[in-house]
Amino acid sequence: MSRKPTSFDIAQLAGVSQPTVSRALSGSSTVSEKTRKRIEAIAQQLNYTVDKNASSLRKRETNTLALLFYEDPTPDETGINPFFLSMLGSVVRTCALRQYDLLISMQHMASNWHVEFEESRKADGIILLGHGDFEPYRAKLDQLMEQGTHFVRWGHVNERSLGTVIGCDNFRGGYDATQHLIAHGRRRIAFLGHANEHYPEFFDRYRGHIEAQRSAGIKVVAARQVDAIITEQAGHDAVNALMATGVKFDAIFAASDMIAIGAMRALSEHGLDVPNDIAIVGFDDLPAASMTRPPLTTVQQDFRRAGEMLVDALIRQIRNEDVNTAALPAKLIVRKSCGAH
Amino acid sequence: MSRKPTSFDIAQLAGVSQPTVSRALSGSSTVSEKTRKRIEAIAQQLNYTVDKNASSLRKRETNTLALLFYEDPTPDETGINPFFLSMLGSVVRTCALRQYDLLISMQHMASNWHVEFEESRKADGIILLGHGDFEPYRAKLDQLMEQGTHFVRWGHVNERSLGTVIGCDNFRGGYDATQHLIAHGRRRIAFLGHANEHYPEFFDRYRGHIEAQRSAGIKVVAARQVDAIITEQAGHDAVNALMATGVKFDAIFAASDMIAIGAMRALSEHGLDVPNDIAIVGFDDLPAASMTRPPLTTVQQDFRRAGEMLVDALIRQIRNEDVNTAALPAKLIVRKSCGAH
DNA sequence: CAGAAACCCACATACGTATTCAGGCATTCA
DNA sequence: TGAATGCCTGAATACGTATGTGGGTTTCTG
Repeated sequence: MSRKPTSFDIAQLAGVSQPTVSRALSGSSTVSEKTRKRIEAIAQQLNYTVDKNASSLRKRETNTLALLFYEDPTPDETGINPFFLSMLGSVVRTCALRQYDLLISMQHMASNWHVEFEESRKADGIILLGHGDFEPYRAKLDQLMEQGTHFVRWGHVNERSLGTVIGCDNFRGGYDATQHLIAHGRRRIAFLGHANEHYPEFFDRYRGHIEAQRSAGIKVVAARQVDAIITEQAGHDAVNALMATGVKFDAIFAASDMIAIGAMRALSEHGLDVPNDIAIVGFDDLPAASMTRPPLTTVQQDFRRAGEMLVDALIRQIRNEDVNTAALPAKLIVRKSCGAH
Repeated sequence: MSRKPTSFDIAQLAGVSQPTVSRALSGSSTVSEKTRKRIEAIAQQLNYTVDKNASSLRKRETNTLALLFYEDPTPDETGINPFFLSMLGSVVRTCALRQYDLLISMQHMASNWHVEFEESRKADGIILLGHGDFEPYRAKLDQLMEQGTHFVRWGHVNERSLGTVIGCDNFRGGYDATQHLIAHGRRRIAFLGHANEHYPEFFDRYRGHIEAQRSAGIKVVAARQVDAIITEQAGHDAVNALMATGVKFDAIFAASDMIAIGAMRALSEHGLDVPNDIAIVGFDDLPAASMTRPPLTTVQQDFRRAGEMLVDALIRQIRNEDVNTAALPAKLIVRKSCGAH
């Protein structure tokens, strides 16, 4: 088990100089076909691979992307938001196709990982996956913009967004979900999830939800909205909170599938039947959504496409090509929990 | 937006030499407290960060671990085995605590990613997460051993294992699951999952399953074992295959929760009630297991602990410290699907 | 007060690659 | 045949950091 071979070793064996080896293996056209073949054969035989540190140092680019799970709520929680987890597969695979390596981290707001990261030249750009829109977060984004870091993020898409954002048409998704419930005879629809500007995606879903009711001439009752973050427990608690208020409801639109699943558990504990007593629609179309009993009707976000778009947008940005902020369509997936036949 | 500052820039501003800056920032004791403070202040002010490529090149270590999802079956499938996905959070977090970066990839057998990887000096070691035990896989492991690559893998633990393995006590888990079903009056227990040496983990669960029956004096009927890979669809198909044979069964031990969930779907389609007609126990304790109706009784693998152990074992190996192959305990989690009261 | 020890720091250099520049050789054309 | 043109290749160098070595100054000790 000797030393790892370098381009000098190859050069010596091939009877050429080191630069020629570098050129040959990187496909430069200024090397004759014959010597290239020879060099490639020797490289193959020695199991030579380019030292990426040296290469990156010299080229000043790493061919690596970084993915940051930007979790806010519970720093000691090892769980990653399942929707992001679903997206991960697609991101990993797209990176592989594009010949990029992928570096992953998970930090909370307090850290300045993302600031140090591109600076330390371990990656050419960053994909941010996180929730919420709070001041410390905005400040970090400003800093990233300022230092010229390449980054894209998944989130709320609008014209004033900072940097490049890929997201989903949350308003339309919320509208469709609620309209579907209305079309099947529900009139007292509760909304489970935060509905303020700090949670822009939930807020858009909420606005779509309100708009659908307004279009149908339904009076919106404020008490039917209950705050909830994106966890099963929050959904469970939200239903209990809702029932404690005594307000009547015959359907629930949950801002995420996790919330919906928690809500179903709580409803079941109260002896209520889904969908007969309470119809319910979720959001995300997590893998778990089709496994609940009854299977959950939900709004699908195409996380496969999302992962591709995030990666490709970031790569375009790194290459200084035009990148557009974009919203993917949201698609209602009708299963059983909504009571549609 | 000028050039990224280097240690030379800091040195010039501080009126010292570049090596002194390097030593000061890396906490060497040969730098006086006073100049260290001065250097740190300037570095802070310029937002200086060490160039990791240069550093890694010089130090010949990257402070980075690589995680490889080694998926065999469907190359075009973006989905990652949910159990591994659950482990990921723990791995990511542990890496952060240990001050290591984490690089992620997903390849199928054909690739020689892992061989090139450590060679190219992007990581100091590799964590392998994958299934199956086939010749090409063993060959890759041999190659890794031979070239002295540091790696650990999640999988089947036994004395002949190649390299360091962290796994779960699959035999005991299988034994406990089946014994539990027997204790609640079931006698005709089907096993859903591959039961041969190419799937060592499933095979151990199967052997535990058989042993539990033998201990209870139950005759084992071969037809009650049906092959299935670790997907929901496979579980669904397996139940159909089982019923097509006409063999009677009053319980199912599924080699994974995904299989169990698919099985429950199929049973439901056949109008069978869980647990009254058929009791069922899964394996893994995925997040989804508690969300099914009825909630799934299953054997828990502690993926939180697993992630920690994988990372720590790899780091120890990189430091040339002793590392032991280890099996984590498997713990039966009783919910509703098994019919226990 | 001389010598030794301790303490700081600068100089030189290596890590392995990619790229600029210049030059050698063969080919072609006048 | 001499010069011009192309085609390959080698020499030199930079990327930014970490570390072995040696020299200078201060402090301590007898």
